[in-house]
Amino acid sequence: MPGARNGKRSPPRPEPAPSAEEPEKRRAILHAAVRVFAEKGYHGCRIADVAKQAGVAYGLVYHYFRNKDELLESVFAEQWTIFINAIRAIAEGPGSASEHLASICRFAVDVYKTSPSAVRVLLLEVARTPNVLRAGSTAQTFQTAVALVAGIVRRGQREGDLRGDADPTVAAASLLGALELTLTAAVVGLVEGAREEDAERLKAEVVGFALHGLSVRPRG
Amino acid sequence: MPGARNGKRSPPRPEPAPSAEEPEKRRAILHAAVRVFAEKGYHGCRIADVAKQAGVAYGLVYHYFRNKDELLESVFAEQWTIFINAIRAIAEGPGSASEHLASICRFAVDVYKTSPSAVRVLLLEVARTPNVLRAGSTAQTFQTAVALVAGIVRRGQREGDLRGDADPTVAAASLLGALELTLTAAVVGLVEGAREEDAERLKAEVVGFALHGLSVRPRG
Amino acid sequence: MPGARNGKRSPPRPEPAPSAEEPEKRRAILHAAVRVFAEKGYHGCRIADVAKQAGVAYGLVYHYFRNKDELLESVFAEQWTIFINAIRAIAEGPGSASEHLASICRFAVDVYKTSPSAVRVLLLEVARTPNVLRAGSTAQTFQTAVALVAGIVRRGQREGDLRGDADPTVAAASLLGALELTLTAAVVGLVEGAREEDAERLKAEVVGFALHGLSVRPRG
Amino acid sequence: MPGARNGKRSPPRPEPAPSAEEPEKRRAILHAAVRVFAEKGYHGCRIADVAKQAGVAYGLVYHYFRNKDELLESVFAEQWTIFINAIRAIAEGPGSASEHLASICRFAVDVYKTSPSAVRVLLLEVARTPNVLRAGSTAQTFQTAVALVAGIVRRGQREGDLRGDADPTVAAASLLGALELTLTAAVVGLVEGAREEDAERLKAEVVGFALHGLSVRPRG
DNA sequence: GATGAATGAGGCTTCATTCAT
DNA sequence: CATGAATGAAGCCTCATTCAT
Repeated sequence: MPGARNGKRSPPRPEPAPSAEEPEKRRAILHAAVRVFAEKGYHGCRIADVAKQAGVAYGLVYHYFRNKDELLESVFAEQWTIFINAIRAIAEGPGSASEHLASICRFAVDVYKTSPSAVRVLLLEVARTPNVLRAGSTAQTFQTAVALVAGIVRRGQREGDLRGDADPTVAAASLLGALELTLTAAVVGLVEGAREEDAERLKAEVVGFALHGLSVRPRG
Repeated sequence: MPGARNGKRSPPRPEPAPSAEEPEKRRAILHAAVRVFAEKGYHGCRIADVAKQAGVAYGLVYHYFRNKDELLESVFAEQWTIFINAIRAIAEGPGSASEHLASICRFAVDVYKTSPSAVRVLLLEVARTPNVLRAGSTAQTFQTAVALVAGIVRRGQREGDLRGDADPTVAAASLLGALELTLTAAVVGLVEGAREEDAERLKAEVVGFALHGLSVRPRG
Repeated sequence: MPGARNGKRSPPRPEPAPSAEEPEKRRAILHAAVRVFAEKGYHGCRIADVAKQAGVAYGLVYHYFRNKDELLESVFAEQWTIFINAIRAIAEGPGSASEHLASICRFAVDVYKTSPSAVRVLLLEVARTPNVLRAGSTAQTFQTAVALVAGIVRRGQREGDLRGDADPTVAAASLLGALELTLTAAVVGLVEGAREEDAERLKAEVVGFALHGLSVRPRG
Repeated sequence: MPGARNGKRSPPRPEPAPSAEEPEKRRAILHAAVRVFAEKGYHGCRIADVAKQAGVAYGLVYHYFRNKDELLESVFAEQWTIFINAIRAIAEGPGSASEHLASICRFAVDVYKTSPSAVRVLLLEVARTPNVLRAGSTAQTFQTAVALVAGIVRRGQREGDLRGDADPTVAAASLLGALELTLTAAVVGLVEGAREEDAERLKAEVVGFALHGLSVRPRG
């Protein structure tokens, strides 16, 4: 889950501080959960699988997490935190709003290239989980991401960089959605995206779509 | 799940022919499945819930469907069929590619307004389902939808209506993705979308995003 | 669990009406639960054991009872109902208060002779269960039993049959307690109580204790 | 768990000698076990709870006790030892058998007033424990208590103080049973017993019941 | 002695599926 | 067609016990 390295801008490593406190095995469990979760989805993800994948005993999962929901909530939170930190770092960095949006797209594709499972969790499982989860912190984190992107859009509109007649929130959702389904298509195999050059192409495509749309004619 | 009625174009009713054969209760079960499925997701959707929701006896579900997977596969198929038929009808109708894409967006938003649960199933459940399903006809149907939209894009490119440098498949995925997450945001409440005028605004926003992107500057 | 047949008075069969509604297997489960519960106590009583003992499938227990607590609560309720109905029948029958108390003692010993496990459940598990249960209907039923006996005592006091200076509630608790621990001693083997003549002796002993105490001297 | 201080006779402090050897934390664990055990019963009593209640580390419990059974067996033994020592001291002291029985009742009520949880353990948990325990020293200790009281009764019969036609063992069980359920009723709240004067009343009631029974008429 | 992380068997509960009526 | 009782495998969670530090 490295930062993007794409010749334009390289967002900082946005990993949550691996607090010296955090036990190694807790982290192992969390990582394992990401993989299993990504592969089987929320309900298909069995604690036994996670434990096995993490190489720890069944019971240890419950030493560190109250129950399955809390574990998966943690997975969500962590993944979103990484993504949100990246967005925030990008937003606070130099460059125009357009460039920021482009960087976000590139970052997402880069992360996908490195650890597709993380992206699957990040993008495919949101809002697809039982209400318990949706009611929790996950929903808020999701909204935070949208809000951050919307903030960038708003700034771009103020600075004359982006279309002023677009609703920032809808725009943010649209951009993230385009990103998501494109990556989904890659995950599913509809689109090539694994090789280095494919990834570069994907980035360009999504950025192009988000910034310029499909029409050849200027709006008006 | 009526066609859109939006002053521009009204796609035909794309419901699968309610073959005189189909028993009323089978249909009731299918409808109930859509609702429950949409509300609880694949694994959260219990046969008992569907039966209760449909107002039929437990065992009857197994009279009409071999098992849970087949039931949900049917739900998918039916929903996608409706959507695909609509896309196909639009694609075969008069108008430029741009107009077709716009119509597709409007149709989706209209359907969402009428039966959000159908949209949830349609859009949110695709990638979450166990592999059994993904390997089945569902995946193909999903790909069919993408392919149809990609076809429209391709035609638009030939006719000089749409940007020629865009990958049609990625473009199709992006458009559907933007559509999806915008509606998701509406479902989740991030964006207003329930009232008539909100729906109209959503349509315009998504269409604008898909056709013109966010940038004020023409690409070049 | 027949009525007593002891030459003095024969209380009516106080079984709860075997409502034509009640499924046979539900009853089988309940009976099995009594036995297993009595043998292993609340926590030692595994659902699997009950199911096996009842000769039904594991899951059927959950068809008829929401969960383990509800099952055991039902066991309690049923047992207490039987006992309370007997007490009530005795209390409403002819005879002095002293005779009623004696009948209650005899009834208890008789039931014990017939189905010791029922008595174990009835007497040994009360107030020894997790708070969930104690908070439930069980506690109230227990109090009902005490109250009924206290009522008999009160009447005896009015009619000059029983000591007027005794607190009816404490007296009722004492009587039931003497009954309980005597039967417990029988259950545990401290006291002979299985054979017919042993049972008769037990009855006489307890009745004697409850009515006349141990002292040779009249209280003064 | 002090001796009774009730104006009539004050049994000696029957605590087991706190051998200078016994580590302070071992004692803390034992005391904590009494409380937790009393509150939750055998199976509801988790080692973790005991450790927390005692304010010691999880593993330390296993440093002092081989396993859960041994811990609880120790609790039982200690509690019974206290009670049995008290009975023995009373039995060996001066006074008639009637007075001895009365003293035992008063002692029990006094202990209850001071530490209800100890009484709960003492009285309520005997017959509920898994067979392992019942087979162990606990059962014997319980029988010892009954035997001691029965011995007092026997002496009273020899000395013409108590009814000669009563079975000493049944009488002992009855007396202890009356005591138990009366205190249970107090624990459960059916009867007032917390205040000083309530306790005094309880004592008088139970003693009256045990010695004179409920009947106004002399037996015969 | 003292700590608490680590282990894993055991029990409760759910729910897809079958089947007799 | 329709019903719902019956089945049992599968997964979550607890908690006694061990062990390295």
